Amino acid sequence: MLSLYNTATRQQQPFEPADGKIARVYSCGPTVYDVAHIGNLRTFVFSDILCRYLAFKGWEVRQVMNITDVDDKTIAGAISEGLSLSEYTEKYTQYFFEDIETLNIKPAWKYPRATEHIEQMQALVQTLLDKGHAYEVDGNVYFDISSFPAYGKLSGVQTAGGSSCGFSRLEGDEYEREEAGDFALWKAAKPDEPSWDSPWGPGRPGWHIECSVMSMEYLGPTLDIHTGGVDLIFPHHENEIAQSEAATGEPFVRFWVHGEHLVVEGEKMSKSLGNFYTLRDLLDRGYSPQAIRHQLLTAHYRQQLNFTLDGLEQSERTMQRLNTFIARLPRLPLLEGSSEEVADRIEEAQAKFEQMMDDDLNVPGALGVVFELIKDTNTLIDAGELRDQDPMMVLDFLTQADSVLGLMTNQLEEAAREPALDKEIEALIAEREQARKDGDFAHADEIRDQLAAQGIILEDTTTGTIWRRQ
RNA sequence: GGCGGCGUAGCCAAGAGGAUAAGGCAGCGGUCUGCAAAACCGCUAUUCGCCGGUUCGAUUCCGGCCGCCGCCUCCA
Repeated sequence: MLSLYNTATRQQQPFEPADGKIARVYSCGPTVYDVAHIGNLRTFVFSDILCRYLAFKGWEVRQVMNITDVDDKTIAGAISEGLSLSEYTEKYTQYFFEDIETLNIKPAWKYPRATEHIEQMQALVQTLLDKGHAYEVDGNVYFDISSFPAYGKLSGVQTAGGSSCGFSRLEGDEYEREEAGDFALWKAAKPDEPSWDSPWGPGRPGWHIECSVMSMEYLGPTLDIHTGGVDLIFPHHENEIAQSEAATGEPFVRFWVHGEHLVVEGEKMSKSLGNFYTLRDLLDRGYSPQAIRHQLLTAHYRQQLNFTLDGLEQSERTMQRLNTFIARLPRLPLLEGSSEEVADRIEEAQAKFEQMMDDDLNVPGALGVVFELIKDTNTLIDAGELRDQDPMMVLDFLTQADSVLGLMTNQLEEAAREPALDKEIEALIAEREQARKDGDFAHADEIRDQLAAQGIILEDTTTGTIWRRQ
C-alpha cells in the first residue's frame, strides 16, 4: 500500500483517494515571469512521478497545476519588456510547456490560469468578508489571521503573542494591515498596473487566493494531495489553508507533499554565482533530456539534491547502459523457448519495484531494482541461458516501470517497433562476415566504421553479429 | 533567534536494531573478440562524521559535539 509523508502530520501515512477512485491532486505551478530553472523543474518532475505512480496504482488522476500569470514579477517583467501582461506571460507559459514536454513530464489534467478566474476569486474574497475573516483597507482586502485559530498548523509558524519571530521582518510594510501576519486577498491597483474592477475598486488578486480558488473550482473543497516545493509551506500553503477552510468549513487538503530543493555544486542556485541553469542551458551544453531527468531522480524527493555537471555526466553514462540494453535485447540471437529463471526474476523485480515506490516514492530504490534486473538479464545472456521468449517479458517489465519513471520511453517505443530489417545494413553485415572469414580485417573494419558513421553499432557475439542504433 | 534536514566506498545514492550495507558512475585485474563494441566475473566501505548512552546486539534508537545545507510573506 502506498504511503506518503504528509507535511501536515510530519509522518508517513497510508494513502488512497478519499473516494477510492479518483486522486485529486493540486500542484503549485510556475509563475510565468521567466524561464524555469533546473530547481523548478525538479519539483515538476517530482509531482510527475507522484501522479504517474498514482495512475500505476490504478486510480484515475486529476492533477490541476496553476499558471500564475499575474503578480508583482509578471507585471514588472511585462513593463520592462514593453509588452502587455498577457503577451509577456504567454511567452513564458509556452516555454514552460516546452520544458515539461522535453523532460517527459506528463501533462496535468488542467492548467488553469489565474487571470481566467478573477471572478471566482472575487467571489471567494466576498465570502471571506461576509464571514468576518477579512477586512478592507483602501481598496485592499486582507485576511484576518486572528479569525482563524488553526493558522500556523501546517508550518508551525507562531502568530501574535509568544515569540512571533516568524514575522519579525515585517515592519515597515507599506500596506496598512491590522496584524503583521495578515495577508492580501485583493490588492488595490497602483497607477499603470493591469487591474480588474471589483466591489473594492480596481485591483488584482493576491497570490495565495488563486490556488484556493482554482483547486476548489476543479477538484472540490477537499483535495487528496497538494504538492509544491518546501519553500511554499510558509506562507503560501498556510494561507491557502486559512482562506479555503475559513470559506468552506471543510478540510482543504488531506495530504501535503513537499519536494525538497536542489542546490548546485553545493551552493544555493543564484544568478550571481553563475550556477543558475535552465533546461536550455543544459541542452546547449550537450546533455540529453533523458540524463537530466535521471539526474533529477537520483535523490529521494524529500532529500536535497546536489545538482552538478559531473553528476550529469554520470547520468549520461547510466542512461547509456540502459539504452544499450534496451536496443540490443530484441535483436539477440537466442534459442527458442523461455527461461523460468527470467520469469522469476521479473516477478521479484515487480514486487520490489512496487514496494520501493509504495514507500514514499523511493525512486532511487526503484531504479536500483531496474538495474538489478538488467544485470541479471545480462548475466543470463552471457551464460547463453536467455531464450527468445524472454526479451519480450523483460521489455514488458521495463515498460511498466517506465510508466512511472519516464526515463526510457523513446527507447522502449523504438524496441517495440518491428525491428525493420534494413536490407542495406544486413547486406553490409554479411559482406563484413565474409571479409572476416577471409581474414580481410581491413575491409571488415571499413564496413564497421562506415556503419558507425551512420550511428549503427555492430557487436560480434559468439552466435553472430547484431546491430543497434547508437 | 525559531523551525527542519543532511553527514554511508574515489564520486552520486538507497537502506536498516541482528543474515553477504542495493544500484549507478569511475578505477584495477580477468573472460569473450582478429581488433573492437557490448557484457560478464573478481577486487575496490570489516564498516556507515566524532564521543557517549539504551540494548544480548546500533551504522540504524537517544543525548552531546563537529561539519554542511535549507526555510522563516521573492522563491520549486
